[in-house]
Amino acid sequence: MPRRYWLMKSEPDVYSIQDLEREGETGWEGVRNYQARNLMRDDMRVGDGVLFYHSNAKPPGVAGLARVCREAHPDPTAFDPDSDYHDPKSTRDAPRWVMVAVQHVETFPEVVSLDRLRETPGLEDMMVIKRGMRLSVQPVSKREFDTVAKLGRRKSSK
DNA sequence: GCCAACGTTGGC
DNA sequence: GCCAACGTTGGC
Repeated sequence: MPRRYWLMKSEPDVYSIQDLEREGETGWEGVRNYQARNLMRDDMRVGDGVLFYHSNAKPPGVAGLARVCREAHPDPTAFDPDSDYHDPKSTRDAPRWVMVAVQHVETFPEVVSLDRLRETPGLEDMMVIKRGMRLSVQPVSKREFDTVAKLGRRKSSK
C-alpha cells in the first residue's frame, strides 16, 4: 500500500506517460530545484503513488498513474558535462541532486485536464491548480489522489 | 543579507 | 510566442 502520494510533472515532448508505459520504469533525473529535491530525498518511499502530470501540453493535466520503485540516490546527469542537466557544483563526493525511479501503473484513457481539476469539488487545495505554482514534485493527499484516479478511469462526460 | 538582474517554468 | 510568477545568482 502506498504511504504517500505525489504529483510529478513531465513535459510529454520530453517524456510522456506513453513513454513510461513502453519502458515500464524510468529514472526521474534532472530535477534542479531544492524544494523538489528535498521532497524526493526526505519523503518519497518505494510504493508511494504518483499522479503523472503532463505540463506544457494541450491540455495540461494528469495523464496516468505511477509508483515510486526506487528511493533517492545521486543523479549522475549532474556530473556529466555533456548533459543538459550538468551542474558543476555537484560532485561525486558531494552530490547536490538526487533522483528517484518510478514505474508505470496505468495510462488514463483521457488526460484529466487542469481545467477539470479546477472544477472538481474536493481538489481546491491541490498545489497544481494554484497560480504561479512551478514546483515539479508536489505532495497530494490520499483523497486527492483517489479522486483524480477515479476521474481518469472514467470516460469524460463533458 | 539585501535586492536587482537574470533565467526558467508553464499556462494561455 | 507572450509574459507573469518564481527561484537563483552575484554585486555590494
